[in-house]
Amino acid sequence: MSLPESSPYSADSPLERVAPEVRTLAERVFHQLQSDIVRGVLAPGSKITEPGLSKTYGISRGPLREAMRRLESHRLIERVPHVGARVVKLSMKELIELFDVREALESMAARLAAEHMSAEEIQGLRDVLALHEGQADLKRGEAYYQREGDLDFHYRIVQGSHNKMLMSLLCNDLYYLVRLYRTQFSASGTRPQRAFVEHHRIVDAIEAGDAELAELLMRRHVSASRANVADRYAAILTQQSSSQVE
Amino acid sequence: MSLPESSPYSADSPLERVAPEVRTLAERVFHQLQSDIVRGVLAPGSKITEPGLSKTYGISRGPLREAMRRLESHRLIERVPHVGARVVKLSMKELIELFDVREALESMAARLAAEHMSAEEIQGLRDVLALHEGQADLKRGEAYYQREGDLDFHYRIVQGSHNKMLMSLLCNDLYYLVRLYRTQFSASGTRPQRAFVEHHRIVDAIEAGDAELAELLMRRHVSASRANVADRYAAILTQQSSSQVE
DNA sequence: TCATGGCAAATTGTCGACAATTAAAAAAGT
DNA sequence: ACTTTTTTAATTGTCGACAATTTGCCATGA
Repeated sequence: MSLPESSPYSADSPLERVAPEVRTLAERVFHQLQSDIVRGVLAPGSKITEPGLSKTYGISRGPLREAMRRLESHRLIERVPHVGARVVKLSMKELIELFDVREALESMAARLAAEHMSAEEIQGLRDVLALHEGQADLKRGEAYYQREGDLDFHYRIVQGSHNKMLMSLLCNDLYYLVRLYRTQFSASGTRPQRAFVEHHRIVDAIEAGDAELAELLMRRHVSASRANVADRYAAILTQQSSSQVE
Repeated sequence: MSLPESSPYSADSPLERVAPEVRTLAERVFHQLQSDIVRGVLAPGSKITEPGLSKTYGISRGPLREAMRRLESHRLIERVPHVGARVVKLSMKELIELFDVREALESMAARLAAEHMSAEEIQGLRDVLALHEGQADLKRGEAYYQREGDLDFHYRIVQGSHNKMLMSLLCNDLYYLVRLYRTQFSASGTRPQRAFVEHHRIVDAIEAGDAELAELLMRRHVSASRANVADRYAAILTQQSSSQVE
């Protein structure tokens, strides 16, 4: 009878499948805002005002404030009492800090995954990698990071840790931030291919049940990713300062 | 021109100094509720209703909902749409998961602390330990964990990491949960004394700038703490099931 | 010209009322 | 006596209006 009124979340995107809670208006506008921020529709650092959003999304300020409060706890916006809210804008230092935390948590996730993942889950991981292999754009070294592919891989490993606290921290609190900046600082040069190889090595270690190796490889993998992002960030900074006159 | 976001932190209670933002009603009731949950005034698992709290705290449901949403994001209550909210109640598995995450994050914090802590900060750490040494109850092996003392030590090390993301995760997201269960599963036997010794060793490593050792020792320290809590939890469970008739 | 003070517009914080949904209690049927 | 249906009470979700606070503007003065 009552079909769930429109599920505006395309199931094709692997990240959206975690978020089917469309029971209330506040939930819906939360996911909408989250998507808009991550996709860059709302630019980092831009100020967002309650009456403005209330009008654009066609809802009252009540649910909107609830959505904004959730966005704040997920670190996607920053609020100051009686002043207002603006979309988060990570400095290079903060971005590196984020990767440092990821390194600690994801290496732990890889270790636990090697210990706890079932055969089906490991097969799912293999499928993800096989899917990536078939994508032509990987060879051109462009889009591996720009799609959900990379995060989907990390997602599955975190899920495989079977540690709910870890899953919550990484998938709910940190990955949207990562995703937000992944668009800007996508991998360059030979990094995508190397990342792809590293993914394979990690799965090998997990399949072999070698927890220590999986942890080590994941730590290196995230660390390399951080170095790459740091380089890109620095490059963009110098590029901006050189063309500052314009 | 842009001043860093003012640090109006009253230094009286070591934990409360992070939370004096009493600008709005919602903030105030949030801290009140947080305190009530952590201190056990609101029992774990008990259902909390909006009209009820609205009455007891003498405010309308608007700010209250905002406070509850914040509590939810801090994992202190769990909400189900259209149904209600109840105070979180960690299973033994979840409690162990929490300690596993702590182990990963705090060992990282110790490493960073050994690399970045200033002489003043290290002196502050020493002062904390000296303060603990003077407390008579430590020798009786009772209250070390039950006070803010232990967490204050960990707090300072996390602060010493100079990683804001890490500080936010540990101090805002996880420590209130830890504090909630610390009351129930306080350390027993010789654990307090040993924990005290471990704290000293960690500070020694930090002072020596030995990041690797600091990381290792902190990992062991949290791990030992987890084992202790697990034992206590199991003991309480068997005790409960034996006197189940009553 | 610049600093200082007050003024006004906009934005955020708070409230009470109404609508939608859920859970439990009562009633009916087998 | 038990299950199913209906009703009813309570709780949550949403809304619009009002109060409190901030910020930018403008006038006034040195």
